[in-house]
Amino acid sequence: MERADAARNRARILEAAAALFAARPPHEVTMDDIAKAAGVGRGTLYRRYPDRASIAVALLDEHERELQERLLRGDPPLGPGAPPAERLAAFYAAMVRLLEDHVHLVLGSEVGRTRFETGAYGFWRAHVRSLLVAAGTPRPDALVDPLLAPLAPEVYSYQRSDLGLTPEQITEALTRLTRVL
Amino acid sequence: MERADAARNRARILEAAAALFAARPPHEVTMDDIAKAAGVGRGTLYRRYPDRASIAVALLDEHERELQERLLRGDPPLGPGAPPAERLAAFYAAMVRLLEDHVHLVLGSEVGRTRFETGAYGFWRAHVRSLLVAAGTPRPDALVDPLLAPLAPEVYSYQRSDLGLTPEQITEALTRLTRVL
DNA sequence: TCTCTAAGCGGACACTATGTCCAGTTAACC
DNA sequence: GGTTAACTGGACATAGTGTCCGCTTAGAGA
Repeated sequence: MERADAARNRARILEAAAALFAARPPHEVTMDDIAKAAGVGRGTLYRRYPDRASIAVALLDEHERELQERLLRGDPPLGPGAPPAERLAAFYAAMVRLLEDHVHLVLGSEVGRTRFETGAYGFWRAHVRSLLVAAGTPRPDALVDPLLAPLAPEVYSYQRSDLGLTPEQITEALTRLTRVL
Repeated sequence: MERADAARNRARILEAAAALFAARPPHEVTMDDIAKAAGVGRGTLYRRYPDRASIAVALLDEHERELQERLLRGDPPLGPGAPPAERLAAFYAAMVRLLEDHVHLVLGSEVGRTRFETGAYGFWRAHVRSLLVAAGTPRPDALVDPLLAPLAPEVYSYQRSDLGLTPEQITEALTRLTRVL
């Protein structure tokens, strides 16, 4: 079990990191910045979090778990009970909301390839795959990742910030993707 | 116009970089490696290419331009003449081939967000958008990037290397995406 | 309350990569 | 052959990473 000072420092680190990630692009936040802002030494920081990504993951964890819970046991159309295409659309809408609220964190935790290595991606993948199977889609395995690709944080932030699209417009477009089921 | 020694060094740099990118993941190739392998100094390297990405772009350029030419003026279904959905499928197939041959270069040139800043992305985007318009798809702007997202090099290499999918399986899945038109 | 010890702490250090700079070199035009 | 502007390459300054280790302290047991 965790010592009191350790717990205090963990909280400080997460709080400081959240503030920094909110203030500027995550790749511009250094481990040193976080340590300084949290008032702890480098060694203390590295003891728990070997890199920026693991801190962002820790910060995201709570929100992602809540959504995962709703996918598994929540009300339809997000949870079980609705037709697969509707559930997929609801999933897209929920992910857009998650991205809207926390893109900076997702960008911090998933840089390029690492996206696929996070536990969360595995969960989203399994969920969408099960929807494809439920819809009777043939050869679902090659279709899952293309359907998840538009949810990459880089794509979302490009559509939002560079193109100026609204979350609603993005959700609507993703809903049209569910036609492939 | 370029001096003879400058041209010789440019050729050396590109050749050396191509070999290094083929041999290991691009982010493990340092500018120093490239300079050493090409037998030139750091200053010479940086004079022309400010970073890894610009070298990879230069190496890719030729292949991408050829595909762009075929999209604009080639035979259908890739070029003009075929129905939009078929042209999109042909585009997907061509991009899969391009990725299959040069993922390592695309991975080198496009890290996360920078993907959207390259000239090539703008071209692919304009092309797919025009197909959506030709198909009479309403509000095409929000749909373009989701349709291009599966072609991100990270997604492709995940499907190929981690999932073990074949280029044919990937192409087939992308073809099914054209149903949204 | 005191002692003991293992967990925790934090800053110094070594290392790696980046990007710049400038004194010397050389191609190419006259 | 002389002149000049472009080119060269390595030294340097900078910045970030990750590790290491002597010191500190929380908290359990006597």
